[in-house]
Amino acid sequence: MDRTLADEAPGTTPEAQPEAGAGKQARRSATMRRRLCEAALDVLCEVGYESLTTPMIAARAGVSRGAQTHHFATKTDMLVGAFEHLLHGWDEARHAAFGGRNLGEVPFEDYLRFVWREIFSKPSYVAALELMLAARVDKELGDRLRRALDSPASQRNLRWRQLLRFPDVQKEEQFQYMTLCLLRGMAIHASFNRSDDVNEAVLDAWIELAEKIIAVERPESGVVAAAKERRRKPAG
Amino acid sequence: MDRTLADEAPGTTPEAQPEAGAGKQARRSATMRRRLCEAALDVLCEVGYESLTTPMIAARAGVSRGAQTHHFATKTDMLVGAFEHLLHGWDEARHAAFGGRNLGEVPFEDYLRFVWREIFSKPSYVAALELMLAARVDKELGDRLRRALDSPASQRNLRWRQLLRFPDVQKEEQFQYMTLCLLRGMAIHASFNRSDDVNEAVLDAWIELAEKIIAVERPESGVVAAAKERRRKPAG
DNA sequence: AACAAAAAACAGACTGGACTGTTTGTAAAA
DNA sequence: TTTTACAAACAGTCCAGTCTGTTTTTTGTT
Repeated sequence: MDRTLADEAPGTTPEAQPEAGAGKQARRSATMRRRLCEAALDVLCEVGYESLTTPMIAARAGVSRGAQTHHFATKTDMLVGAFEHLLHGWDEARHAAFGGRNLGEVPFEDYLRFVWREIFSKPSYVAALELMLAARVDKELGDRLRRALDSPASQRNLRWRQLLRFPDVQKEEQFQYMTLCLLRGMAIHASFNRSDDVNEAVLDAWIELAEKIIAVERPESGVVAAAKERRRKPAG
Repeated sequence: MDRTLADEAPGTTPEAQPEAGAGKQARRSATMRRRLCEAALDVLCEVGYESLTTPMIAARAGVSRGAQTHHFATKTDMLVGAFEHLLHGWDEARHAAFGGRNLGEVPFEDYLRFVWREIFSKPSYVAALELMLAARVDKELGDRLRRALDSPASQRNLRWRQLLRFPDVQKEEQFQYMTLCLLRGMAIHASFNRSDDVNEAVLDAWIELAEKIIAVERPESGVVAAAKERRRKPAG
């Protein structure tokens, strides 16, 4: 995951361009931005928000400082870019796992395990948390992160609407929020205590609890039993 | 909360010493350390971990850089000191609220609301989270923070043992851990989204859920009913 | 009890390094 | 030829850790 996405690596001979002509600049620019965002995320994961520097990002991306500052004028620009890139990656992971499937057909358990495995348990999520905590004292960063999260958050609401289908939307959002908080806390714990062993059990416990709640909030027949049956064959 | 704790403020005339003689140095030192830790926490809350500097701390404490480096040779020393100070503050808050009372007599609801109000919802908790996240990439800081948390964590286990009294200790620890994760996630949400409004409702919901779990795990008669009764008169 | 020597508390300057944002310069594309 | 992409150096700032110097306690000795 280093050079694979650099279809326009610096130093490439002019002849090697697969498709020249109009839009070349735009493509080059987009590629470079992506590379920088990815590098920024890598650096953020490796050294943390506190010691992250823009020169590090340029070096990690294998480009000059000039290129970096050209695409992201300030450090905040760079961080917001990295954050958006991360959000985009989550979308892709979700698409890879569930495609266009209606989440109403997806068992809660499967979806929860997916978000834990592919999002919250990753180091990049902890990196995102670092940004969010840093946003507490950096108003500009905070505003921009919140803006970046604006649309994804409302889309998430829609997905959970599909997933849970509580008649009481307020209870549904509360349940969603509780789950989010729990996963966040688990992510921190896994990061700080360097052991993920308890989390699987907690995930199980929450699923069990959640299915009871779902059964109460969404009085359709046999939800719990069906879910318990499905537990034997996790979705691929 | 600035000069009140400085019984030995720099510049005090030598005659004003309330108690001279043996142990004076030790007291002076302890006071200075406390002042520095408090200043470090203040700074951490105000500017965040990333922009916190040791000169800031010295300035905030109203002492020279020399004094600061004398008591805390490295930045990590200072941060660990601040962290321990925070933990100590939590102990004091708990003692102020419950004294030496056996937590078996305290309703879960009261205790949960207490830890949320006095610990997790405070800015200083978010500051602590910043340290814990920074510890991910700073091995020394991490090791020392974990060591500092060692004894407090096991004491917490004992308290929750008293509080919950589940026959199944494993389930109890899982429940404790789940609650901790939830509160952590809520703290982050309150910090990032700058709105605490949902959290009260979530706290209510968790309490309701928790009391059901408690009733199941600890089959004593009338626990839920008693707890529901007590909800009208919160403990002072 | 007095006093000298050692140790601790504190003050402030210095050093070496590194970072952010800017600016000037060059090559490629529009 | 005008704009965009990239390169590299510069300027100003500031920090962590160290070191030297001063004052205040403590300790050991008589």
